[in-house]
Amino acid sequence: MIKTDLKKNFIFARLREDQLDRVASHAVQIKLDEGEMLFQQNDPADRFYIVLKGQIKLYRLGPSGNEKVIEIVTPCSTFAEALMFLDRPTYPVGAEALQPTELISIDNADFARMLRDSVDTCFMLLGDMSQRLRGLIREIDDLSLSSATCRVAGYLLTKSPPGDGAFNLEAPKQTLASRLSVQPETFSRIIRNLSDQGVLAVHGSRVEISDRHRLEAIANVCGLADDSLADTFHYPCPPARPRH
Amino acid sequence: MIKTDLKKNFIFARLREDQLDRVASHAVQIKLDEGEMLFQQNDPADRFYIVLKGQIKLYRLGPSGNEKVIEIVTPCSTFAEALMFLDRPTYPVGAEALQPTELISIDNADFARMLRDSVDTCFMLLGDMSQRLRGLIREIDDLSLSSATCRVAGYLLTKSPPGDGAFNLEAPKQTLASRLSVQPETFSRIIRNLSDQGVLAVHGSRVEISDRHRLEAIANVCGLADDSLADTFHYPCPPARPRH
DNA sequence: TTACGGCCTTGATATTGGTCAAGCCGGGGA
DNA sequence: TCCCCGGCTTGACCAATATCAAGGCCGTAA
Repeated sequence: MIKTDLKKNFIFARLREDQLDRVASHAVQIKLDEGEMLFQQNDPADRFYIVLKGQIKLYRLGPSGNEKVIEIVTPCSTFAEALMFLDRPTYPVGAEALQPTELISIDNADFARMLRDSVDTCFMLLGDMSQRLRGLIREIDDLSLSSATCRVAGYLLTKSPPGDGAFNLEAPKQTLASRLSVQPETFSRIIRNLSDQGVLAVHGSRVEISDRHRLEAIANVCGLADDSLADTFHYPCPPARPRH
Repeated sequence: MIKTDLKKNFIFARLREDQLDRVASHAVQIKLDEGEMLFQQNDPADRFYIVLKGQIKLYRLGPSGNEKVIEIVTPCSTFAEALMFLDRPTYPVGAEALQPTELISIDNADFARMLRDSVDTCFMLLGDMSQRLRGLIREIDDLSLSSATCRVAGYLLTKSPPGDGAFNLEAPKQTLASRLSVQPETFSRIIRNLSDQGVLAVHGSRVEISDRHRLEAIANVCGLADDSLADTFHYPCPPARPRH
């Protein structure tokens, strides 16, 4: 049931039933296989998306074919909705499934029309976009004030559950490396260093943090104070999270 | 007359007279001397601003006191309006005048109340914020896919008027260097290189581009295609631009 | 089982850009 | 006029990270 799925994202959560019906009636369900592409960078953008299951990788391509992962979108998050208000919008990133993925796609024009009679939802969207802006600014100073090691340390911290938690990396190491703007080799070496220092242990995609304090210290050496690198584009699922 | 000044920014341009009156009645004019601070990073943010004359530098501070300029705001642009929709907003950057500067400050709560009966303006704001998002994404891949030289080359291109134009740097070189995330020394050396190659000539703050094609080539080696680094936060003044 | 192919790791080496230190240049004030 | 100071430039050096090349580890398919 599309309506139920939509409500998982807070943007839709407060819509009246009739508004929701309207949006849902034009919404389209999409299933992607692993590696399948949803759209390419620079495609005209007339729809936006909400992820239900799986993962979507958003990335930019340089002229020489090099790719930089901007974000890994997980279930219950929307993406590309911010483009709706541009003149002749095109996707500034490409989108590709990292796993078999289900999403709902919503027509921009349609959604915009509906928005017109819900200032409340406008305000939610504005809040949503503010947060993304704040996240991107964080990202920028991570890139300019932080070293690669700090970025990796910070990333691992935000992904590790509280407690002495072990967890699985959310994507292949190559992908994470790109997300963090380091080469795969460097990523590998950084992990190695941290292991050698006894801060954590990694086997395959399994990470165990043995000395969280130390890791926090490392993350903060160069980075900004506290929650740097917190999920820029991510609104966590209300209930339990589907995980592989 | 505050209303006239407000209209210079497109966000206010479409407001009805009564709305404009309302906003203007609570707006405050501010004059800053060179070097004077408007607000500091992490101050609670209950107002936003529009620059009338001069320049405002927005920057982030690292723990070790190092500062990274995020943006140089020029006349007719607003800033910090995107924070209005956050829960308990604080400025993610500090703001300081680079020159004697005049601005208008507007109360967030007040503006938000007025917004409630202007879906049109909501939409403008949404558009505004979309652009900023796009700009920041550009910024991020400039930082991660581009070398310092490319960033400088790209920057100079966007600032140079069409034609074979010469122009003045908009701020002290230190400041620009920080804006572009390089050290002043490196900035200096990059300029030197470009001069040696005969691509441009710089005397003081005066820049003359002698070989625009070459410069474009250099900017594009690593950077994304076309208009990378286009003014993230900048909406140009409708008529002639006040320039030093 | 073996062979292939991805992904990851490791080492050696090259580059980029940052850091430190010194000197230069130009403007404003005595 | 001279001096001083801040901003800029230059050089020497160093650290971080990318790049190149090779090899290891699995999982899958023949």
